Amino acid sequence: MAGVKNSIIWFRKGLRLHDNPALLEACKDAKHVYPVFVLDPHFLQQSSYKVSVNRYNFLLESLEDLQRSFQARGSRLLVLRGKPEEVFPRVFQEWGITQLCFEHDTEPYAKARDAAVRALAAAAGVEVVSPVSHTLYDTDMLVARNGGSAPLTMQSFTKLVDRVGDPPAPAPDPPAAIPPPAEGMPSAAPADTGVPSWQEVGFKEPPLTIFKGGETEALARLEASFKDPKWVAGFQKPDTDPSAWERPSTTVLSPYLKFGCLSARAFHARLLEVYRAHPAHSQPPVSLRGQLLWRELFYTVGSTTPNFHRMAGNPVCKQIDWDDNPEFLAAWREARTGFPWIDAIMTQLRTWGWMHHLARHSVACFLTRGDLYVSWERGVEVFEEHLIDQDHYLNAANWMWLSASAFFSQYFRVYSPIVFGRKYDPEGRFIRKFLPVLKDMPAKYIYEPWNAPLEVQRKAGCVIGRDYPAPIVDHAVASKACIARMAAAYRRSKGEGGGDGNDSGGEGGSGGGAAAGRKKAAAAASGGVGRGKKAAAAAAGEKPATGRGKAAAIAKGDGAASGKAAGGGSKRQRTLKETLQAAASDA
DNA sequence: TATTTGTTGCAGTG
DNA sequence: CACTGCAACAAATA
Repeated sequence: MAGVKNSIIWFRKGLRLHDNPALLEACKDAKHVYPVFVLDPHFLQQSSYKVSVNRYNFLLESLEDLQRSFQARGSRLLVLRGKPEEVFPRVFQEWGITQLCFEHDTEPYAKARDAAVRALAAAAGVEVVSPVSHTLYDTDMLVARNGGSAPLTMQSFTKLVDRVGDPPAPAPDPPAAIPPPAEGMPSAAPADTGVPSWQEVGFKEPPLTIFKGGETEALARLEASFKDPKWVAGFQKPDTDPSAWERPSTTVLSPYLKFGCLSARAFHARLLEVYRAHPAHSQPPVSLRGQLLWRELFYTVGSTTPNFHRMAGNPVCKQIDWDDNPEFLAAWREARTGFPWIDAIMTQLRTWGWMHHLARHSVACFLTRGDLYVSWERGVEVFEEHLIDQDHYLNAANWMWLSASAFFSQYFRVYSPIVFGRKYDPEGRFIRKFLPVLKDMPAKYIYEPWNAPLEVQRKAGCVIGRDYPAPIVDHAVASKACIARMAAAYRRSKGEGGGDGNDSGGEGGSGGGAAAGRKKAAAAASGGVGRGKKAAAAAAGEKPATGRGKAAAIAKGDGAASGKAAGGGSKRQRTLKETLQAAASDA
């Protein structure tokens, strides 16, 4: 069909040709298609937004891959320099553009940027088409289907998507030939629109990550994982090994999902295929599909919550009295806490820009509620700079989770910076890899080298305090203190009843105490039987159930106290969901 | 209202 | 390896 329009496909995320509905729309009936990426100074080191060379180069590699893909289809990618709001009015006019297509993006910066560009397009008489393809679903639709507010738990989210049904199928591949930009357009001059190198962008140090950007690499990585369908079907996230680095125990598809080199929908569709062939497959939240649902949940909550990346003014975030401790923060950031497991992970972050999910848990818990009691917001900033898979909503959500500020509240479950890693890697291979100064430390001491006799330290060529720092805290002491401070912060937040100024009346801390007393009594009522599976099964006369729960039946059976003691708890705390709804309706 | 459940804690016991 | 105590949270469920 003869082309009748000149269109721009504006790449931002979604750096791929597969499952790209915006690209298909741009190609439809087009005379000239202009594939554009704008190197926005907002995302450069020089601006307030910090980005490591690892992630920036991952972006550049992804653009080079896109460039090759367009060249193979008789076109080329145009990398334009400048702010989108300044670039587009110029090229709209110069290229005679009638349509602008880009993938919908729900991040705060993107929303503002896209609103500005939409206004400029409208002023120039340019039609805008902006389909959803970064997430599985249109997250606004999910919110609407959930009654106007985002779900806040995986359980409720899973129910919601079950009700909504499978996400849309991936879009078909683009045509084998794409009408190229017109000849002789100054702003599209090949000499000025190539993909720059990291040096040209202004970085001084080379990227060190082992992961290469681009759609081609993403699809190859996906295929590599799916070569073993049994592994895919049986995947359970909590069972994967955070210390595996030669062959990571997870897919490492996150950076490709972040930049959209891989379509979440394409990934999801492949998973459903495998699941059909393996009916006994694992389930959300621990399955591979569950990982995509976590991403979806956090995009959904994040995009509807004000100040999601901060504590203040964030209605889902517990307000906690974190310490401002620049020394602790610097030691953590610079991998010199004196805990080899923590410092090795932080070194992996700074060199590779990627760590296993549970490794992130270790260092995040350590920085915040576990040991250092530094705000999760500082952790967000460090991860935001270094992670190649840094993703605005996921980063904030996971930090809130680990710091027990939102989504997760069992703050007394603290990761040990010594024993957690040792469970997976008793020889300390991971530590030896990323902290070579400890490579000759005997396995017995490698997670706590300060306990090695001086003679052993000398022999290993690593004397604590000289070659490697002494631990900055005593974990046993620090974690106890942190738990106590978390308990106090939780009590305060109960007393304040939600903190949006519209609270349902508080009794200033005493409510928390009463509640704690009630719980204690309830625990006592279970008569020390606890939550054991065997005891529960014996009582119920059945095989062990999944949970800790049935002990309660025993408690009832032996006539122990009814768990009603220490009353006074009639006042009910406002739930997170209610707080969020109130915040949403205020807005 | 009471009880159970929640992607991923640890130390101690038998 | 299974279980319990630790000290005890918030949401979902019954």
